[in-house]
Amino acid sequence: MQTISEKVVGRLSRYRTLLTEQKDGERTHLFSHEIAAAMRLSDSQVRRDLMTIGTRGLPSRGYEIQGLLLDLDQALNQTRVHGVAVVGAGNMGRALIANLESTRTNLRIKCAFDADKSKCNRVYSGVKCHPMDALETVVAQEGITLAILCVPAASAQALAERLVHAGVKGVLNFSSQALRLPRTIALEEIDIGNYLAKLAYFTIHPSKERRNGRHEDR
Amino acid sequence: MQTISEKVVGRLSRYRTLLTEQKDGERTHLFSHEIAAAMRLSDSQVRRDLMTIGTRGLPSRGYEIQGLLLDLDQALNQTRVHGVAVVGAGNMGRALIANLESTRTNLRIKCAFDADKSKCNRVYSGVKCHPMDALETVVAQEGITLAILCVPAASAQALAERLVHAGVKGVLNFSSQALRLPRTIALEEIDIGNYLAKLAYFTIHPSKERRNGRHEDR
DNA sequence: ATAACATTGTGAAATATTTCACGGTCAAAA
DNA sequence: TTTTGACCGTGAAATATTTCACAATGTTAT
Repeated sequence: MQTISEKVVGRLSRYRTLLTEQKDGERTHLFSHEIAAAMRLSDSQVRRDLMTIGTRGLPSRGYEIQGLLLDLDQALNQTRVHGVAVVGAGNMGRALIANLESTRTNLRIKCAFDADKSKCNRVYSGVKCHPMDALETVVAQEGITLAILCVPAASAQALAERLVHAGVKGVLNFSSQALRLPRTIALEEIDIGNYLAKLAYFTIHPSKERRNGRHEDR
Repeated sequence: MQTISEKVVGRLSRYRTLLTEQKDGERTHLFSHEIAAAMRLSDSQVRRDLMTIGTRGLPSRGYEIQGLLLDLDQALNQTRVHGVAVVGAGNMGRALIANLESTRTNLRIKCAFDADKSKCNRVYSGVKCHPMDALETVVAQEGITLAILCVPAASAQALAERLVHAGVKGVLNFSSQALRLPRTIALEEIDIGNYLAKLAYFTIHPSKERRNGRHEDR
């Protein structure tokens, strides 16, 4: 199977979220322009994306929600299960644990870690918090492949390296410290300051108007 | 001045973060390939980006950190000050307030809001939490232009609309509910599930062109 | 049954983004 | 002073992504 570009994967994942929200509504189908409007995209882009994963819709009906969800799951490898560890159980870490009771059945938060002894061996939203010393052992035991890093900037790089050494294949970095990791490790940096800076910029320089909705043929 | 593309703005903002971290080191200059390596980009891309904001480097010296920071600030409108409100003072909201002691002098968290009366009129990390009823009044009074939304999915859309109505121009959405807002409002969605899904995908399908793993939407 | 019509699927065109590649420049070494 | 070499700036080429545009097709109204 061909590998899908990062941009498309990101959108597919968001389609999935959108459909899950719709799932129990009265609609069984959605049109490309409806999905597009909800996500600030063009209808042709939605159709193109769904084309790349081989989903088919019907004229005058659109795309069947259940079937589309199945195709998305397959394309995104929602079938393979990933163990996730939350490293750092401060406010941020605990919030993530609590919020990620996800619709994604392939992502499972298995454990948390914290350097603060008073947080260790407690259970937050059903997830046990281990001492940082136990990182290597527990990661191996639980078969963790993904880690969410939300620790102070100063300890982020060292912990990331320990995680990679322990076998983690992907890191979601919430600390404000940018990480340097081998190219083979998938890495996503979420720096709130950067997001706000982008917002601030586009608040002043309106971004290009997107052509949405329906187009007239001919 | 020409408007810069979203992708470039995102990278400029990250250059800025990187430089700020370096600021008090012994280096006064950085080479394009050093910046590139730290961010998983190519050196020519860094040079191209800096070219678009008119910064000049010197052969055998690179880019002067202080000067570059100034140029970045100018390009990103770091001169205009934005008031930021955090809506929802749960674990996530409080973590964001605490972590955003930013190097960005133009972003200032002015206030927080929460529906829970027990959180109201308390001060978290120097930021006062107001009752949700006061949203319109305080947003107007403080001249808030950006909002960070971290409330339960169920109330996200309604609150976002209230914020926009009260005059907010940009929304950073942490709730897992995708928002529908007018095109004129800048909007960034941060859905942790989506990020993890992307990580999971690229853990399995390594991609050559994936030098940067960044928040590129749309 | 048929017409009218909105919507899909998709080559092809248009844009946008990234990389290449090389002349010009600065600093340090000879 | 001259040479050497690493690095910058940038037009042009290469890629990647998005949009256009329209034939094909399922649905609904008549």
